[in-house]
Amino acid sequence: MKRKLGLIYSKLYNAFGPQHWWPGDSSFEVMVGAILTQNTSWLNVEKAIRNLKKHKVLAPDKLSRLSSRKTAKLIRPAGYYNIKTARLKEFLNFLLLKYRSNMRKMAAVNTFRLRQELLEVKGIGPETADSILLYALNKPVFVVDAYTRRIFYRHGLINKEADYHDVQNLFMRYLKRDVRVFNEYHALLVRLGKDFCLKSKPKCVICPLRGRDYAKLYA
DNA sequence: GACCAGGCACATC
DNA sequence: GATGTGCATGGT
Repeated sequence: MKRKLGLIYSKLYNAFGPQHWWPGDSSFEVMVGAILTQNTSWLNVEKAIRNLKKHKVLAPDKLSRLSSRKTAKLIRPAGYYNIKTARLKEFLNFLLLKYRSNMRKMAAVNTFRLRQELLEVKGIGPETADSILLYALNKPVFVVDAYTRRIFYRHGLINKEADYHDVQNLFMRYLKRDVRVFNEYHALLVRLGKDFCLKSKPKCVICPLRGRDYAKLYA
């Protein structure tokens, strides 16, 4: 399995190149993006983040002071704007109370403990927590998402029942705990996942299937 | 006009 | 513990 994971990584990297994740100018921006992108296309999240920047409220203290109504209005393009406003507020509250909104202080905490803390915040589940740990705080944690599961299941590498942590353990057990690799690997899987729908793609990047057989794999 | 997107919490059985 | 449902916009 270790060899297989390495091989898939090489194939993805050779096919797509570096993905430069996570796009964002600050740790805080990445954290906000992680919450906003829940079940939402990144394109819509970008619009929401642009709004926050335009109104100069993309900072913990500013966003904390912004009313829910106003916050919801700004993040509207990202969808689920009421629920995400509440989730942002919960997260900001956590940031302020536990770390005085100091990212460095946060990054200094033991990864496992920090993960537990994040999961206790209402609105932050495993993927959002791990995205924050890996992409905002550079912690060696592998992020699993719907694409990862779908790709690995369809290539027969995991079974249908495998849950988030089963899949995460697979990567964490067999890969070197390297932030750069974890970062790139997940980004590449998302990239491949997005290619699913492109019927024009003649062949799979990570397996020998082509043409109709390839289309069937992703049907 | 249907279908989907880088989830999560909560209700119900 | 498993399964279903609400949340909402914008692109294809």
